[in-house]
Amino acid sequence: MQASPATTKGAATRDSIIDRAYQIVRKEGFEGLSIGSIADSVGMSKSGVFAHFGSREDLQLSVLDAAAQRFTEHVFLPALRERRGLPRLEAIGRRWMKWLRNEQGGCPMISAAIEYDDRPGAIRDRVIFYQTRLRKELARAIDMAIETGELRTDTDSDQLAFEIFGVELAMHHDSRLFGFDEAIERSERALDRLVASYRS
Amino acid sequence: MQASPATTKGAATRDSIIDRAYQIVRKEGFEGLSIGSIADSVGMSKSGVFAHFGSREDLQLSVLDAAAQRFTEHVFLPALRERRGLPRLEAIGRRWMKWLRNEQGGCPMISAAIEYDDRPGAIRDRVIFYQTRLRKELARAIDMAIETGELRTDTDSDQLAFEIFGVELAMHHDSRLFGFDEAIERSERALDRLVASYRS
DNA sequence: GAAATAAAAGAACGATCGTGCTATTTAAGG
DNA sequence: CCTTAAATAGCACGATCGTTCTTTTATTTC
Repeated sequence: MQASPATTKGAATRDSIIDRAYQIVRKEGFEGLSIGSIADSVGMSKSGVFAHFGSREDLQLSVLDAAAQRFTEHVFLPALRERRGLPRLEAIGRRWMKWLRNEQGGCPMISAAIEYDDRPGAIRDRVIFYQTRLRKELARAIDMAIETGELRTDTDSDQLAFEIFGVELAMHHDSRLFGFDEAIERSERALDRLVASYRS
Repeated sequence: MQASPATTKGAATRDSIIDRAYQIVRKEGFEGLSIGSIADSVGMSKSGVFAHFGSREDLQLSVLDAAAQRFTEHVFLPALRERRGLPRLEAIGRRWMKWLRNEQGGCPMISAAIEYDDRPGAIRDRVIFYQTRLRKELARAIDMAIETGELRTDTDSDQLAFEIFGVELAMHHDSRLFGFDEAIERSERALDRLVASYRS
């Protein structure tokens, strides 16, 4: 579930394959990801690409892992520099939006959730794992804002995490269909209103 | 863009094809919809199915139209029985959730939005058309609640429509990955809080 | 009921799919 | 440098894809 540093030649090309596959998934979704298209994209043969993964599903899982890791790196880890409480929570929300913009294609994790939410299997299982983890970390950041006294003590952190998640989903949706500028403006207002409604 | 009553034999089977295609799209998404799979499902030949539509894209557009029409019938039209203002607005929100549950597979409109949000073409254009219309109708219901004095006069109806849409997206997401019961509970609370924060 | 028309089937097309198997090339270890 | 192992290519497979064309069957229309 985590990327290891590329020491050997094989691991290096494997990383580059995942990187290209990641780009394709953003535009075509996980079901649109084919071994042939990746092979063309990286200038290798189909079997050369295939040999790095036991199956297409393994490749898709690797892309999913990469998506989760990048999200953590770009959204959660930088927010840790803010002090516990509202500053950190708001940093998460804002960085999340920026992440959704910078993903010129769609967000792979959201695509995966939609594509596999009713297809039992390894992919769906891992999507649930990552989504559960994300929601827990979000709730933890909220709990800290309760501890600092910035949010009301009767705040249901899972509920607020759910509501924040909804804003981010709407942000993703609108920015891709109606344009980024309007979407981020609405999303920021929505988040501000949301946090304000829980303020102590 | 609308379904006509089936007078001739051909139109009747065409409707049944769309109905089956609709079921498939809920489970497999629009990209997972193949003419062969529909043919098997309705017990026809591939070419027999194909003859009813000039192309796969035309078939996909027909399914999209069907989805929009069913949504209108199940969510918006029944809500018109409630009096203008908050009752109607809340009826829309609650029926929307029930709609998301009854769609045992995913909601085709949400699937289409994710699958085609960065693939220019007829499908994306029509998705944008329907999403724009939905958001406008939602904003209109909100405007009525402002006129009745139930919501504050400085309420930005487009903003609230965006926020409600986010709750419904989160509802769709959570109910499919984490289970319906918890999702609808959170969604109802979220909607209540949202409306309350705009109350006059 | 015959003639005209619509609906469905059948077969074939080039393309692409994921995957296995066998060579060949390239990098790593001593 | 030589040997061994890893990485990649090449080829073939059965299956499925959307689409076109031709033929057969079913449904209207008079």
